[in-house]
Amino acid sequence: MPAGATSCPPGGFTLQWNLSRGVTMGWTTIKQIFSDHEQLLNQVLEVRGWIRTQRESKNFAFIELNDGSCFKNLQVIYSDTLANFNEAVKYPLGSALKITGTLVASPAAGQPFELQAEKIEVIGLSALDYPLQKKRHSFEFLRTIPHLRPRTNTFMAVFRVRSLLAYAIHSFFHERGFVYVHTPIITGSDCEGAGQMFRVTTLDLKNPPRRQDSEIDFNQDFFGKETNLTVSGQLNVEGFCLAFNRVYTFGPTFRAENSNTQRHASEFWMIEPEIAFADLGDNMQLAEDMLKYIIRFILEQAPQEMEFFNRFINTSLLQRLQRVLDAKFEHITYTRAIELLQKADSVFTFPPQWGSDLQTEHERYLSEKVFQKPVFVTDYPKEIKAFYMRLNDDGRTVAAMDLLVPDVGEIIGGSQREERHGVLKQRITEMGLKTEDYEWYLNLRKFGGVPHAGFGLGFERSVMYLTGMENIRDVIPYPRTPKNAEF
RNA sequence: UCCUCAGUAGCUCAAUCGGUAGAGCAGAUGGCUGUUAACCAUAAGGUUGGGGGUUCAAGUCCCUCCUGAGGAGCCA
Repeated sequence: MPAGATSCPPGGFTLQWNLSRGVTMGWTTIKQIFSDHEQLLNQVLEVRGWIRTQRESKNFAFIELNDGSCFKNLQVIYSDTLANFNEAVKYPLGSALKITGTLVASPAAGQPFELQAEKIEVIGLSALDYPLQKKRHSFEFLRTIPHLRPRTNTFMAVFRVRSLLAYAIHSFFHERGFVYVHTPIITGSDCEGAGQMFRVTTLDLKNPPRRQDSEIDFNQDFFGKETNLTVSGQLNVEGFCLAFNRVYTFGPTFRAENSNTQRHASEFWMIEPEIAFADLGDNMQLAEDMLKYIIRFILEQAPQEMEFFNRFINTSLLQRLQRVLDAKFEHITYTRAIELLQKADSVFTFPPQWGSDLQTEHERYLSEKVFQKPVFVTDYPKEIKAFYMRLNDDGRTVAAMDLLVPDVGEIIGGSQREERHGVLKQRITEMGLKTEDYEWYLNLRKFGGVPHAGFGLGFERSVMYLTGMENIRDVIPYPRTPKNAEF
């Protein structure tokens, strides 16, 4: 739960941090004022930040200043005894100021203390057509100004949580001995599985070199072959898993699918852990531990932001997250899930049927109606899953798992990998793929292969789940979606 | 990519059956001694997304394109 109203918890920078780097910056952060206001009371301080809002009367005025160090604003009061009072009341919203004044107890309700300004200097004036106003803006409008929206409460909270969440993920894995592997962004193989890829080329698109048969001659391209942006680091990281035992990737991923939904972006980040000497059960335990760890981490490190989300974005957010922390995640096989869905009272647009993939409406029913908490669905028919997933003894299902969470849907997808050389080779052929494209991958089974497993976690979907934000475009600084790569 | 809805002042929205395009906020000017999205007053602010059509008359009806949102598929 959030600390008292006067604290500004971890997540911003501090003067101590500056001093430890041998830099005396000479001004005080708002974060520090909120945490040390009792000692700082009646002292003269300098602050630097941007005007969030300003209210003026005839002889005095208030500025709410935000310096990015913490979620809260500092109320600054100044009177017409200031030499530049008449100019100051006209400084537009968004202007950057350097203010010197005394920290005093506030006589009015709403804030325990305020800065009594003695000097207000402009560092950078804002123009009169500053798009952000003293009112609520729609997310759609703010998406048109992604370079300015981090100056709003919601987006300042979102992107601080996003930053902390990345830290939480590294922290979780490093505490458990995982090695962080940077798999390539540019990939030379198109064997990473389904998903349209973005071509990477230096060829002249207006006049590409042709072979005898008039096909484009990629031998003359930069890498001497066709290359694309990666859609997953999994296959690559498996090699490192069989050396380091516990590894993970965390980096950008690119999908050229023409997806227009709240949950899809063309460029997004993915976390892919891979563990050796492990089966599907170990894999699911890791996923559950990780999800709970990052929730706990964010609740502790960003209480003000989380309180804000709970008030203005989704009023059941904190309750929902607390329930996840308290719950033991549910486990259910695909076959059982189909049975449950077929017996359900709800009428589905697509009747559930063994052999077909679960529809969004089915997933929502399971996580939101039946269990009302995260649920792992396991052991899918082999035909609807990737070739590298381990074939179960029944010969018709594979050791796959999807984690479905209420409101967001599929947040994690993973599997135990097929470690048996012969079975894997046969699966590649069955799926209509060419074994020669997977020689190096098959080699991992030839040279000391062991049972191993892993999963992929959509980073943005995690941010959405933790903040209650409903559109992926609002948790990415500069989102890329079909027909949108501005800025 | 498919389905549905939407696009009117800088922003958020209104405009009845097709009949002179309005309000709040922001911005401007003036007022106000403790404000919290401050408040009060005044003036200003428009090629109704682009193009074409029907009509005496189109923000409104038709066609088309563009853009956005929601849903579906694909997935993370």
